[in-house]
Amino acid sequence: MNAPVRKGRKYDQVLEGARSVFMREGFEGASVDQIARDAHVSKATLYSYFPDKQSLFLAVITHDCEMQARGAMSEDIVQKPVPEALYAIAHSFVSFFLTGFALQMFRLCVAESMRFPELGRAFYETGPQNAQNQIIAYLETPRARAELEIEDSYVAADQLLQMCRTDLLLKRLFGVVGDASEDEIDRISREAVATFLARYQRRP
Amino acid sequence: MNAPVRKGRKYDQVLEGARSVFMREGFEGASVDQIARDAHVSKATLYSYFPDKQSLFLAVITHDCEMQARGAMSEDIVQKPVPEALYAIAHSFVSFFLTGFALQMFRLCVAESMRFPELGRAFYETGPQNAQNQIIAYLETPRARAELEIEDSYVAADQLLQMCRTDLLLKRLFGVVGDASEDEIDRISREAVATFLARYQRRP
DNA sequence: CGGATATTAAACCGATCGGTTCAGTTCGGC
DNA sequence: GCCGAACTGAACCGATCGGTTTAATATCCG
Repeated sequence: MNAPVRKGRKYDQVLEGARSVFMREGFEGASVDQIARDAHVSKATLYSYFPDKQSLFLAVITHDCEMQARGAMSEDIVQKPVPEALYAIAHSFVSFFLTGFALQMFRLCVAESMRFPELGRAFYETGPQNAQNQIIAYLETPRARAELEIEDSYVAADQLLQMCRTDLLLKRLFGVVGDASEDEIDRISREAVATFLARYQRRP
Repeated sequence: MNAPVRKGRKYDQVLEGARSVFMREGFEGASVDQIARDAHVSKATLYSYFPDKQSLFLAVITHDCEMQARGAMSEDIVQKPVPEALYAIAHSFVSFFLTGFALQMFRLCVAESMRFPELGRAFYETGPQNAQNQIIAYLETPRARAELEIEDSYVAADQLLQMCRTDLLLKRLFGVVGDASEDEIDRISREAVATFLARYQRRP
């Protein structure tokens, strides 16, 4: 479906040019002429790699979805005391969600997922679902289990993650405010962990 | 900017036709020819009401943003015991966020807010900010204050709201699952309130 | 270097785009 | 009924769209 016809010498240039234009203009707004110009290739070259605009779009954007997936939680974090580990986890998610890359990926995938269902799925699986699974894995480590009392780690992970996606994220998404400060990210992370622990920490 | 040139006999038809096409296709994907057809008016009529496609889009969509704003919290809710009131509030937000209208408004505004900054602002103010303010107003009622201990009602309201916007909402947004069941909505609401109260309820 | 492959620029195609024009028709109010 | 306002359908405009073609040129590898 989104497989290239072939890969030639300028394949990476095409991907890069396409990414830049699609991320800025969306699918409908991006013209193939503009993509070819930005990629510094001829349109014929572009069409020698991809059968059509849709295939190019899906190839580029689903690849970018995969860039957002994270590997396993680092051993450093797992070894920290639970409140500190949770803070580090929250902080890293809050920070990531507020990056230009994450914001624009989210916008683009929200906009296009009805027209390209496989994109919606790819985004969800490499993004939200992957994040969820990371936290669930952490919550099920022996250390976390010793200090937390959780009946349903899916719900707990979901809540923690959602408290990392705050009003500030919505403001950024809709262009109401500019860049976030470290103070804001720190505050959101601390408050998320505080509420999380209020519910799930074992009582002595 | 998005003020109509004039309002004639078929003005409402134009708004309705435009809404339907813009909501389905987005700004770039919607053609003026298609809008005129759906509205059962001639293109000339349409252009006699609005100077251009952008103006029509902004008029229609910012008006729809205003449809999502809510009035003050009902007196019934305010009179309930706090846990029950919070549950009713959470439940109504979870339900609303999962409606077809809210989902499609969110998608469209996310997609177009960079190109139309005033739309991003209108959406944020009539949507997320308005919801936030509703909850803050509730949290500051005498009854809620008597039972909750909250240092910062903005943060508390933000967290409650975010726990109403769960993984399920993301799944719906990206088209990964179908309609939500009442059980799911109920579960999300209960869990959100449980976590909220774990942190903010006064200890006896 | 030579040959095969990759790429190019320019032109093309049919279709659609947002916006404009206009003679004719319809509608509503007096 | 009359008249002015509103609306129409069809055609138009210049521009752009995604995709195609082709002779010429550039690149790479043995």
